[in-house]
Amino acid sequence: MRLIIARCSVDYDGRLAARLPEAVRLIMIKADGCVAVHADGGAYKPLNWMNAPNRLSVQGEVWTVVNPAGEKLTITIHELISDTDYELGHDPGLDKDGVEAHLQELLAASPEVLGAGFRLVRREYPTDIGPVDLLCRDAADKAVAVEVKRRGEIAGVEQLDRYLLFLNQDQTLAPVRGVLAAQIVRPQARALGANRGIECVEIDYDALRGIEPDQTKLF
Amino acid sequence: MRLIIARCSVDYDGRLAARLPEAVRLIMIKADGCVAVHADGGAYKPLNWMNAPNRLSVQGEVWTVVNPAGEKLTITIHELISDTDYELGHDPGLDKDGVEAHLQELLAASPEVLGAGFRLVRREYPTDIGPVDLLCRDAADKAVAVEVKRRGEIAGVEQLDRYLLFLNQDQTLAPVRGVLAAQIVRPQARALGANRGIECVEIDYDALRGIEPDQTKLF
DNA sequence: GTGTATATCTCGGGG
DNA sequence: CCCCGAGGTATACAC
Repeated sequence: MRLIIARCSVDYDGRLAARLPEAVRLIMIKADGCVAVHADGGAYKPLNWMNAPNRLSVQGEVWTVVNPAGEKLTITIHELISDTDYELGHDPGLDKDGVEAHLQELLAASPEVLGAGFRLVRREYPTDIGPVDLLCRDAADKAVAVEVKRRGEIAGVEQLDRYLLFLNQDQTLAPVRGVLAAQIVRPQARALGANRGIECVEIDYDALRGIEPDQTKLF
Repeated sequence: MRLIIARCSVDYDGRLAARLPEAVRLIMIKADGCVAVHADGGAYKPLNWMNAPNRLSVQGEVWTVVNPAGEKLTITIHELISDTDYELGHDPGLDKDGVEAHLQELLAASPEVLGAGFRLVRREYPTDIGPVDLLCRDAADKAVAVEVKRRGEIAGVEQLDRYLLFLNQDQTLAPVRGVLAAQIVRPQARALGANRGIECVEIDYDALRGIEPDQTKLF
């Protein structure tokens, strides 16, 4: 990883046009070739960047980065303050926990928390416009499509509504009702859901973890 | 801006739990206090981070960053390879061009590219669920709601459909039809639009720029 | 502050 | 390769 501190100005010309006036910034060049220009603030997002793959060419104080899509980043170095290079080696990467996929797993293992007598038919039930997270049958053996979200918002209700449109065209399933399951359900999602006949259920992730059968963290 | 190269392991515990095994990485600490841990690849996004505002406390080799929401980032330094600090000063920031706002401006100035005889009623026409980008009247003096997007996708059709639901409840406007205007219209958006009676129009941004009346770049 | 829409979104998975 | 969906989305802007 090459780290450059320099007084520079930067132009990006690609999906949009953007220009950075002259100032002192960090230019980070990673081993895969991606370039990022950082100011001393503004969260982790760089002011300007160019992802790999790309080609960096240096002509004196003007550095040009172009990618196969024809996007161009032009960095003009007015004053080079520091230029260092480090060998970082391969990174083992990030282990994540708590995302939607895990919530879906837990609900698949314990569908009864979605409603009394719920049984799982299958996960990722396919439709023409994409897979439904869970397909269940309720206590009365009626089909229920379940959309799992970390946060239940309007978009989740719309998505489930589109799935129901297709599922209800299948005579072996219809009528299919919908349940949006989320750790937090926004009032707007609940309102739109009520309007569309979609039930919104808040799920206690930690409690659900506790009742999981093949629990790994017993201690 | 403080730049640290170190062999470290990192734990994040907050909205989710994530763990980075021991490896050599860049730790970037900006003037506003935000912390980012970068590997030598993977675009500009750090492996782990904590945005400002937060509080960094150092106890030997264990660095802890906590924010007001109770999220915690724990960095354990196994080997410090480099630790430098630079004064970057204030950044003048980025000038952007080509985003949706500009496209909306241009269309407001030249509504006829949306359809023959189109006239602008107003921009950001308010409804109970948010403002419609443009409200126009067509050659037959019928109301037309226009949603402007850089890329026309399903979500844009859904959004416009919600607006139309509300606009058509206003007897002084109804019937209102909808037009989705975008630089590129995805086939799925066009299909859903056809189903909902919403027309999708592709806009040539560069051409539209050329016909803008108060053009600044005449040379 | 909450809610809504955007982003050069980024990133990963499936066809 | 594109399409689609999720994100610790982040960020700006209106109410």
